[in-house]
Amino acid sequence: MKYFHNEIEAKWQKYWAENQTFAASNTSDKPKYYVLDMFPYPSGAGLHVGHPLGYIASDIVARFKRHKGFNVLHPQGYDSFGLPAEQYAIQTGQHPEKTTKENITRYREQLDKIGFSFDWSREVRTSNPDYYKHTQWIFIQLFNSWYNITSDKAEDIATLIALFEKEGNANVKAVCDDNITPFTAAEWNSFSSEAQQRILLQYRLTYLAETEVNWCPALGTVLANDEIVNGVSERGGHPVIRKKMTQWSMRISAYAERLLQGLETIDWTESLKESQRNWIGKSVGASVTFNLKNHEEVIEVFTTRPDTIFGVTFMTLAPEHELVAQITTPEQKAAVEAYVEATAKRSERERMADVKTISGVFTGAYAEHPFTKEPIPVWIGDYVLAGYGTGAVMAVPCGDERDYAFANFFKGTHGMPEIKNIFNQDISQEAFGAKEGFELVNSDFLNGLGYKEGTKKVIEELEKIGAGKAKVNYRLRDAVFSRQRYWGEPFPVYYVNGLPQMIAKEHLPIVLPEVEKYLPTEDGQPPLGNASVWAWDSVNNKVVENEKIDNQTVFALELNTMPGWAGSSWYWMRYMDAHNENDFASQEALQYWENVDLYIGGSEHATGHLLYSRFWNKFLKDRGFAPTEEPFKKLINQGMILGMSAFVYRSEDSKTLYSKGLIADKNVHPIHVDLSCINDVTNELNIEKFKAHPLYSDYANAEFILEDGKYIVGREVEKMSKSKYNVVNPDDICEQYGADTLRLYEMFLGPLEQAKPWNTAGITGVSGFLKKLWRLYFDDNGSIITNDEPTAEMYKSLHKTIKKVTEDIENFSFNTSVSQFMICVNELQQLKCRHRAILEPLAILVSPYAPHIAEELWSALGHEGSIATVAFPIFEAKYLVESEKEYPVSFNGKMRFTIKLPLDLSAPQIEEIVMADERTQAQLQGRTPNKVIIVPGKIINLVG
RNA sequence: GCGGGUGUGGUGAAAUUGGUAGACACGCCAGACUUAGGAUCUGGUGCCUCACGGUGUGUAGGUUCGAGUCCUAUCACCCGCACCA
Repeated sequence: MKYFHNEIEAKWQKYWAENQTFAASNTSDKPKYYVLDMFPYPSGAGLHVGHPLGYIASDIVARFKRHKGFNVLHPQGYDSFGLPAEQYAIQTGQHPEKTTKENITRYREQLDKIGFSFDWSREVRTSNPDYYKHTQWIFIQLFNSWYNITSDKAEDIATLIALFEKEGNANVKAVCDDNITPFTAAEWNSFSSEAQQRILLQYRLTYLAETEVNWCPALGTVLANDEIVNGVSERGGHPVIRKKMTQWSMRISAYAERLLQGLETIDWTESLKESQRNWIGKSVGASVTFNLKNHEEVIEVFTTRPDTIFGVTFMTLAPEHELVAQITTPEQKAAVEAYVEATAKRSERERMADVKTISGVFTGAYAEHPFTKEPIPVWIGDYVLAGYGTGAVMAVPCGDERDYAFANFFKGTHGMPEIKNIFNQDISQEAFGAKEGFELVNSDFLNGLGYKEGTKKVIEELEKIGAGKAKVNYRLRDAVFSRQRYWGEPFPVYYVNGLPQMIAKEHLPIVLPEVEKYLPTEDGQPPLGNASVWAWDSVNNKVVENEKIDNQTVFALELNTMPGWAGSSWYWMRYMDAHNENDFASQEALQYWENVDLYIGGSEHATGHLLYSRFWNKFLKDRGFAPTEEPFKKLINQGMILGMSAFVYRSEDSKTLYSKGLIADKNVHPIHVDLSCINDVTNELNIEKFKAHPLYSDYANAEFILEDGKYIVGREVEKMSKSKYNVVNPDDICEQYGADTLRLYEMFLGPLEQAKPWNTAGITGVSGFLKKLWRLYFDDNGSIITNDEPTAEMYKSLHKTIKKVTEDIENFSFNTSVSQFMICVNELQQLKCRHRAILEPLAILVSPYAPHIAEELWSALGHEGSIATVAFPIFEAKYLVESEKEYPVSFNGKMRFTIKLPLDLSAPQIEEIVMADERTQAQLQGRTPNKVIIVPGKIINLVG
């Protein structure tokens, strides 16, 4: 019998689907194990071989854990709201829902061909109203919550209202907007309902506020900080400018410390944790208040070096700082206004591009040093960022290189004093920025102290005079949650007198309305402004036509939609109970599955999805909806699979194409060639195919200059992309070599976490392995399995493999497992193994990696049903020690020499001692080991 | 600049607590077979050398009986953050 992978794979994929083999139960006596992949955005391009890499790894773990007796939850779904579908809709007028559904169908076909053990009965799609109904509900919960610093968690807004009614806001410690006016209980109770609502909005975990946002004119929407890379939009690379707009924001800053602390409790890579730490950007220091001369207002600064306070010679405000206009003197007004205007005009990117150019203007105003009472000139400069700290710094040029550069640049001009040195160090060439190796001088009561003691002392003194206190500052900003897009979750919000009102849970979902076009309206409203049925009838509780708006009972609905990360910030919980209509998941399901044991996905989500998900999870935990503090216990980032682009080289006039070996001295231009036109193994161009290919019709009559009678193409490693014609489609690989070969090869390619190029040429190795495996079970006439007792050698080969594969899966090093399978099959082939006692466990062992062939082997062994739930074999240690081989042995834990051991370790015995070297021999003279400690498969210790 | 990571054959890569470096696979070389293939099987393949032998894990040191692995310095590359006070 020959191995026909196409037949076998189709047959078993059908079997699994029909028998619901991988459907997980929410009630089981088995221990639970939750393996999750980051769900894909279904793009129009379909899957290439890079996409399934992580899915294959997680599928191996899922299948392995089922064999090990776990109740495994291994779901899959689609992150189906997103920009590309909308951009396509704008161009073609097709409803994004239609293209999204088509893309999902295509994705599903491709995924099914690879033989994943997903429980598709739990599939989720973020763009389904059944799903986003709960996203809307979570939004409402955030709206109805505030962060209580005293209890260090989010609480129902009702507890805040109760506090206000009882004692006003004086004793309330909350994460909230700055500059909240104090009020008493009596005042609160006398406020109008509208005034109360405005105050509460300043405390809610999602709030509506006019904030400075990243506006992307080309995309016509705002973007979150993590959606901007190097000053341009992550999608499309369009410029981004700062703009003030009224937007929904998420008060993620409330969770900064917990997001940071939580990292210590989870098993993620250090680099990923470090990215999140960077993004949260905690710094410990002090806030210091400087009084202004001739003004009521004060300037508050944040500094990490309060110990250097006696080195302050000037202050710098960000050009956007709110006090700039007030404090500028008439003489400086023109210069300051010109500078502020010039800065505002520059885009984020321009400002980032020339960080070396020093610029700034003196405001003419003076602050007062809190201790010396000396006047300190106040400058503005764009090296101070409005968005960090308070947007103002106390400049200590002797201790900070930026202040040093600024002071030197404006040295001798009006308002720039001499640099004052407060360190017993030389600062004639550069600032002394280190936190150690100095003593403070010229610093009054701080003289003689270093960073640590100085900081402690100065904070005490600042507190005494009421001019400052210790402070921890975070770089993490609240996340803007509104998008001026169509294809996203609508907010369950309508407006009464400009104040947002939530729609009650029983009326959800608020379904995305139909619109005529997906672009912003003519007066600049988001696309939902084009909908004619988009108003809230608060009496009948339903969405009605806009023309009915009377602001009495029918009100305007929110026109923005939620960002792409809304739906992905809680989806792993939906899988636990995917068909629950009332709640996002039942408490029973949540308590049973708890959180994700293993999460596999790309590292590009480090500061987006993975941070927002942790935030929402912590919030839902606080409010009693989620069972655990962290959503993802262990996380692995699979590396990217890169493409091997192929090139032909054309002459200047395009009339001649040179083979790769002939281009060295010629002026040629490389052109990407579609991989279908080349032989992947020999890198030879199929000239006929190339000429016939529609892409290359320009070269149909070109002359081909060959080497050794062949045209050899150049190869280069690049990101896989349609435009580079280097995309390898998994369907083609499955068709030609089989899904099992694809799975094995993707794992064999190298360590999971590493980026690596795809090269189809190497696939013959694993393809050959599967053929050899098959031939252990079948010859031309059918099954050849016997019930004879295997030899010790056969057991040894099997048990070594069991041990290795078990360890590998637990360490996520799948590539070496594949190697071990190959070794095992080669050994069994040489030993002419036909024995059931060997071949049966081997089939189970290989089934997580190559599930289709394993099922077929299982049938050949005479079993009914699927192999997928059979118990994984346990190895017997006695076969793991090899005979006739020298083993390194440690003596008293230090000296090592070598012995030979017999095969059977039931009666361990030293056959011979082989000394490692003369020196060791000398040390051991006269001593004989009297005890052998044997750890199967490990190094052997001798005590004596 | 700060933080994290990686350097091993022609290639992808193995190497458990420090213990025969290069498993396994691709490629290459030689051979067998054959209905001549991108098939299958056998043997070989780090580098230098006809060989004996020498040498070898980015570079330079160190610890150790013994270092790819530990320590110090240094170089190169990749990723994240970056005028963050």
